[in-house]
Amino acid sequence: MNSGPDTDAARGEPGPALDEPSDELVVDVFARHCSSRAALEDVGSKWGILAMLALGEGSYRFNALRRRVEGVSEKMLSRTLQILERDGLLVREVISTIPARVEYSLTPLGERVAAQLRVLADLFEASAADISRARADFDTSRRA
Amino acid sequence: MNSGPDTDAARGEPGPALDEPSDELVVDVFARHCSSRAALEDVGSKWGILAMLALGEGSYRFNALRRRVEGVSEKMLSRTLQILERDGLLVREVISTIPARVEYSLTPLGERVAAQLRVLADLFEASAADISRARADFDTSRRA
DNA sequence: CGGAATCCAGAAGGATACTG
DNA sequence: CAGTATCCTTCTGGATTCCG
Repeated sequence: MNSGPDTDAARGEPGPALDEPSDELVVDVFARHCSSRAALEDVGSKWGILAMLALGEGSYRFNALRRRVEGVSEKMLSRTLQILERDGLLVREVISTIPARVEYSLTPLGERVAAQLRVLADLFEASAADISRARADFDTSRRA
Repeated sequence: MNSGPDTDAARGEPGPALDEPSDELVVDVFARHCSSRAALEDVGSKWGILAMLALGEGSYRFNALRRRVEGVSEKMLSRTLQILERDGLLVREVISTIPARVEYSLTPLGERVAAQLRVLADLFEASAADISRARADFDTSRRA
């Protein structure tokens, strides 16, 4: 599948520096230091997917979003939203009323990502029964 | 954006039992005890996405897959593959040669999931530059 | 209301060694 | 080759408290 020998040098990196994030922009999700891989991990994180899916339905205020995403704590929702904002997937708008309100909504890029996640989520929801059965089968056949 | 008041009762759940995994199959990724949400987390995990993407390219043997997914340890790849197999997304086939070989390939469901992940990955790869810039902007404006 | 700060248990994850 | 086992470190994530 992948050509070349097993050595580390087969990756094509000239220098010995494996951990320094080079200046050139690598665009390959399989590469360690690729912003697309990092963003993929941010979105794919435990709460990232659900936050994006929820915002795909429209704008939400913090606590409304917290209720929509069942089980998320304030801290994790807050952290997740910051990360997604940093990646340019959503925008945080402070509405200076008293008490203050904060609206979260997707950017154009975020909308496109959320749309794809929706397709993925639909796929899983449609297969929920299959997955449950596969798990049950796996667990029983393994106990034997 | 979401109708209804802000109370917790707005979720429509009748009983107080929020943590007992009921017998009936819930099909809503936002619900805590939904197998589709769980599977979504399995796939979305750090190595799950990359493993699925790689296998979307075709079958891989363990170490070939390990080389394809840059940075994964033996332990985590092994664990990830077990989880994905349990969800019915891939199959593990032992070829009894000496030394033994093990081929991993996607199930029909896995193929469909991988195809969607590919679309998502392409989206991120195409936006890698935007994301990098968004991050840089966010980080600098935050330091000020 | 919308967080940030702190504490803490448990899970994730890496390195290494060993097995079939 | 394809893992498993062990140890150890880091990170995740929940509960709680406090602030503007």
